[in-house]
Amino acid sequence: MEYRFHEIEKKWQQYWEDQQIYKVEVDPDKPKYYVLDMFPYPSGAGLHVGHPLGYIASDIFARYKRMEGYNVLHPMGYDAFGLPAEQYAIQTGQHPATTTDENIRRYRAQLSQIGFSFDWNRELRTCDPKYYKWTQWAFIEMFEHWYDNKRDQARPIQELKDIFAREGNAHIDAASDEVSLFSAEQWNNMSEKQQQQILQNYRIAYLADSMVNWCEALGTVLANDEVKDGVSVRGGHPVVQKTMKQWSLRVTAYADRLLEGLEQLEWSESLKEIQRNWIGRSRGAEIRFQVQGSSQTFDVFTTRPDTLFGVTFMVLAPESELTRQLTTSEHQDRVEAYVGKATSRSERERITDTQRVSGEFTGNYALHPFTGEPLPIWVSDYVLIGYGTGAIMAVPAHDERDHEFARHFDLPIRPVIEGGGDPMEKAYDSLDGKVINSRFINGYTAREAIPEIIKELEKQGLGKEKVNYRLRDAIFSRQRYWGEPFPIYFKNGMPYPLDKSKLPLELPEVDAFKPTQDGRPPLARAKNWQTEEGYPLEESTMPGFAGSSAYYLRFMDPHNNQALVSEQANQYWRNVDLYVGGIEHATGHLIYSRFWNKFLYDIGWVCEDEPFKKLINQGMIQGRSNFVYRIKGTNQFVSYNLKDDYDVTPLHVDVNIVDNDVLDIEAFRKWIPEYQDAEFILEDGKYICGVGIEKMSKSLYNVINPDDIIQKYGADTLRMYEMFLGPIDMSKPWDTNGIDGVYKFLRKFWRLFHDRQGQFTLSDDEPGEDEMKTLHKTIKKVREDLEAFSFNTAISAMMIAVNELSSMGCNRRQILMPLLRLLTPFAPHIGEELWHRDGNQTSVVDAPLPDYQEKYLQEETFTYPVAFNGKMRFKLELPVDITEEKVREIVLNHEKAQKWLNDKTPKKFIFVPNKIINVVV
RNA sequence: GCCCAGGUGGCGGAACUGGUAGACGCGUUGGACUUAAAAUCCAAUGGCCAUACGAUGGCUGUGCGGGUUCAAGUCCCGCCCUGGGUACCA
Repeated sequence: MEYRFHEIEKKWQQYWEDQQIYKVEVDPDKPKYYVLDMFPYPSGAGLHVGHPLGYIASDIFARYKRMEGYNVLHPMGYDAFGLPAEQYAIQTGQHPATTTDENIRRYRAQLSQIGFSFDWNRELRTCDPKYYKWTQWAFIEMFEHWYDNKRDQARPIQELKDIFAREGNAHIDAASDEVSLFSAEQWNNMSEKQQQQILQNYRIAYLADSMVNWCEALGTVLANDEVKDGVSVRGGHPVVQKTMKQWSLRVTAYADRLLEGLEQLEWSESLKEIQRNWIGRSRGAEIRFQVQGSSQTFDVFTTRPDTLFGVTFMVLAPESELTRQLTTSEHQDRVEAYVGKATSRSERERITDTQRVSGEFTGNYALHPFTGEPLPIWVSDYVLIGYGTGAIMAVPAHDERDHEFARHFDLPIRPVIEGGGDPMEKAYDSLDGKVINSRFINGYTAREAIPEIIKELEKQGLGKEKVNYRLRDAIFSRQRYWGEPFPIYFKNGMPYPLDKSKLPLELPEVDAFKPTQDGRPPLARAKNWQTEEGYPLEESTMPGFAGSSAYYLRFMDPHNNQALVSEQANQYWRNVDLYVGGIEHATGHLIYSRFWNKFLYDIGWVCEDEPFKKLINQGMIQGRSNFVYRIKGTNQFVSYNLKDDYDVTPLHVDVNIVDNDVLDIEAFRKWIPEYQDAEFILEDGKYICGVGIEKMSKSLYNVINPDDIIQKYGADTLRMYEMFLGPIDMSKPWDTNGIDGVYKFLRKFWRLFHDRQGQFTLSDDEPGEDEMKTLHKTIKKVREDLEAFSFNTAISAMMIAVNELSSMGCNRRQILMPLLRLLTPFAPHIGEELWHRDGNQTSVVDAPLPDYQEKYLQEETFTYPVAFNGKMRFKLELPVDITEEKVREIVLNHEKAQKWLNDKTPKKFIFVPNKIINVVV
């Protein structure tokens, strides 16, 4: 019987489901291993061949760990809230829940065909109220906690209230917004509303006026990671900066821990680097400047306090409150005009326009903290409101941007570090030069001067050491429908959390999914969107990353209605041992879920500080596009190698009607009506298409659907071919042409177990030495490659084994059955079929992975390459335990050596045992 | 601009701590089997050159230019290119 993959795959998928083979439970007798994929957003387009790449890799690893005796948790679910379903709903009126549900069903069907070892009992979707109950729950917890910098931990807000009532806020060191000092007495005399207002400054989930990214086209604000190059990541719509009252999560409180936690993680260096840059920790000083003729002061942040004596002017961000306060009346009109222009520009315009220097003098001066020299205060858009204090001290001699600004407005440039060239020409930013013209820090190098001047600033109360982060708090409100409602109501204008017993607060029905006439979010359309007592509920919903921030915890205990995860389940599964997903989540999901997890850790709900111990980024599968070349102004197409003789337009052609770059002309004529009468100029009777590597996309006609591949070759072939394509973490183009190789391999493998008549036959004869050697070296290699996630080379090794065993005519049970177990993680269907054909009654999924024995790998001889002056000339088989003297004698007297020795005595003889022999002449 | 990856045949990709470059697979060419096709199997396959033919020999070759070494795809220096991150972050 031949290899009938359709039959086999269907049969065993059914068996696995019927027998609940992949169902897992907490089992204290077994070590746990948690393998997780980044769960997909179920889009309307379904899966293409690039999506399962990571799932296949993680599935192979999960199966491998299971065969090694681990209790493996390997779940799958859906990140089901999101913009595409809602945009579609706005266009069609179709409820996003309906389209989402349809898409999920399609995903599930596609995934099921590939033969994953998912425990579908644990399937979850973020839009399910039973799930988002816990998203809302976590939000309330964040609302009810503040961050204590002294303990480096989130603590209940009630504690903070107690402290305020006892001693005011003077001794609190919290991650908070700027709060003025108050005493216990003042606190106790405040109204409820005033107290609530103060507490907002401390809460980890807080409502505040903040500068947000407003996207008009999507009708919502976006977080920093959802904006790139000044446009929204989803949809590419323009984004502007705007001040709005919005919910935020105080991610910055955890900046240091997010940074330091990276050290212990097994993530790729580049991913860690992206997170480090995103967090952007920099150490420097905060320095206080006094405004001339006023008692007012303001702070600036600088990483170069050593250049303090080189300050010649100050610059404020246009959006800064200080700009308004410090502008003198004579300069009011001009500054206002400038600020108006700067702030109305979109982010995109601002970015594309970074070269042009612009600014305005406020008319006011600040005093140098040490010299008392008056320094003009300017306003310019090169200073950002979001970083540091929104104000800088400008040192044009040693900062490129300040230099450009000074040159443009003809402001003085005063060098204080030795070693640069002409200070008028170029800013010199090295830390190695000697400090000059700087009083008490003269003579130090710039690097040494930094702690010295900070010491002095602190002594005189003029400033202090300061660590600054680029990371911003996460804006958590979206003015959209298809997301989690906030469990928040408003009383007297202040937000209060719903009682947890009221959760989940379910998404209400609305008559349309767009904003109201007066610009309020879609939830404002809901009838009775208020509490039982009649207090209005929050109208925004949560962003996409809300639901994905703790889903890995929910998978541990997905049906628990009492808690996000039970203590028992959490203690057992702990955290994710292996996480597989795309690098595009580096600054979003992977920051937020680490933050979320650390918060839950602080409040004692989870037992691990980091959620994802090891992480593998799978590369993108690119599309391999084919092109035809139409001669301009005709309906004539010319084959690839002849196209240069004509004036042609390259056109994408559906890769599904091209085989090995040869166009199926009949299919092409039928493909699009306008090509019906197309004519062709052929080469060798064929039409050869051009090739290009692009991203896989419908519009480029290069999408390969896994369903089609499975239909033609089977799931095992698809799984193996995706892995065989190359290392998992590299991007590579999909080219269906190569798939024959692994398909042939599986058939060849199958044939080893069958005789000529197709009868399953294995022999119990003792295997020969060469057979044992093939088996054991393959086990060794595949095991090493599994650990190293080098699945492409593991597959090559098994191909080599099958080639060798085929030519030996091996059909020994002792060889083939271990080899089968080795193959099973990669190709589980064929594994299960042959396992059962051999008479086993239980699933191969729990069969142990074979071990190799060193004794079969030992060699008695080694074939040495013999090189002369580093060039390999001939090979020589020698015993492995031979001495150098003996080798020397044999080599130098070898007849083939004479030609290279040329009667000369060798200068040097190099012998590296079991590696190489090199003779230097 | 800065930071991080990476550049190896016609293609996807191998090559452990420097030690036979091109494993494995695709494609291509030739052959066997077949009435034929499919399937299967065998052989060749980086480039260039020489040669009497065969299982012959040489030169050259891992983005480019230098260097270290008995030996460099691998290490060092200086460039170029591709991909990703970031974008006035003080």
